[in-house]
Amino acid sequence: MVLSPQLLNSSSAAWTTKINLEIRCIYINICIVKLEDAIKSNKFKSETQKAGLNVLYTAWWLKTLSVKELKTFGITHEQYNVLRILKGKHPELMCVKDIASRMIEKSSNVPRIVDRLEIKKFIKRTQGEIDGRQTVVTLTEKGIDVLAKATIKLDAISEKSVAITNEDAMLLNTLLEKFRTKE
Amino acid sequence: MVLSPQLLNSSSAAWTTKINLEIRCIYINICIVKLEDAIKSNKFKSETQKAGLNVLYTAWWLKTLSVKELKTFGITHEQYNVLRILKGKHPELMCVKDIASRMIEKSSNVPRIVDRLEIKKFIKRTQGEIDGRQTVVTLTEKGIDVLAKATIKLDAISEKSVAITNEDAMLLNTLLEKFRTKE
DNA sequence: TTATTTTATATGTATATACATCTATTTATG
DNA sequence: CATAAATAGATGTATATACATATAAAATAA
Repeated sequence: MVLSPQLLNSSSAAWTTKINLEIRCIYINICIVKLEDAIKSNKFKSETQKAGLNVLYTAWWLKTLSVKELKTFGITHEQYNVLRILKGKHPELMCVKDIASRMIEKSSNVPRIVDRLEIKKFIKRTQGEIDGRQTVVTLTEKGIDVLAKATIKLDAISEKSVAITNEDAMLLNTLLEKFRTKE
Repeated sequence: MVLSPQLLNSSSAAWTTKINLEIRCIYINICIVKLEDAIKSNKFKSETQKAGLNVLYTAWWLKTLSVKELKTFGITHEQYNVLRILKGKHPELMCVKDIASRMIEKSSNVPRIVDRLEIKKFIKRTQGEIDGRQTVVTLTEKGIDVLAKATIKLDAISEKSVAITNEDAMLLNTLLEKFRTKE
């Protein structure tokens, strides 16, 4: 829409509506801020209920940011998490259970995530020597490489998109822990 | 494990270890508090990075609580969300796109969630009269009923499990909005 | 030592996410 | 009006979640 002199001098109601829509559009493109706007609702039972929805929405928002980046590396969010966990112990071997206990989403099906990482040659998997029930996993050079590159990209995205200060982040961490704690 | 007098009088290292494990177990059952314990990691690049992981973990924790409850009603978390959204406009009809725009997870595949709700007779679906492309949806009596019962149960769970005060919840909401906003 | 129980992992199923593509309408344009 | 473009939703695919069940190895008990 072009703001021609004729249009700017006009005073019709239709014109006003058009301008408002335009402003709203710019606002959405820069940053969706309010939960109310994100889920088109402002009827919350309590601040606590709203906080719950806000946590869920923020998690989705954050996950979506990284999913888009990781796609360029051919890995999913969960596959990235497993690579990151393996890196923490590298070059030590880790068993599947150990990886699972470090996952953010505890219900993740680690054996199958490991399946896919093995197909892409990002990890190597062997049967445990000490405990024959275990499957032990370690990063390959290719895995270390893709993890490093993806991590640089994700850090940049986080730097660009997450605007919170260090003090606010500390406070947020405290509040999230309070949120999860009864008594 | 029974704390017999003999055991209490014992001073072996093995005994000490056993008691520690027991205490740890009780602690986990009551409340997993710290992110460091939940994901067995305390190496964070920054408070902001930790906050990101903390948001993701808290969202998983919260979702898991409700998923367990909703299972007793035969619905999933996402199906519940669609029912809740429909309730907000009831008895008005809502089209699929309208529902999608109110979902917390924007990448939800609403047509397929609606499929499953229709099979269970919780919603009724018809083709739009004004716009033939639209599929319009409304709650059935059965849907209203299951939503009401599930909501009561979820509110009780939230009351029991989420310990944050009203003031802290308000602050948390502000911080999450800050987290999502770049300038 | 053998049988039982537990543990580590794999596998199966229903549903969801994330996204691409297809189809039927509707709206816009020549 | 006819054709092109846009829109709403359906459908397909790979991967994930959430959970149940199966299998094999290890630990424990009888």
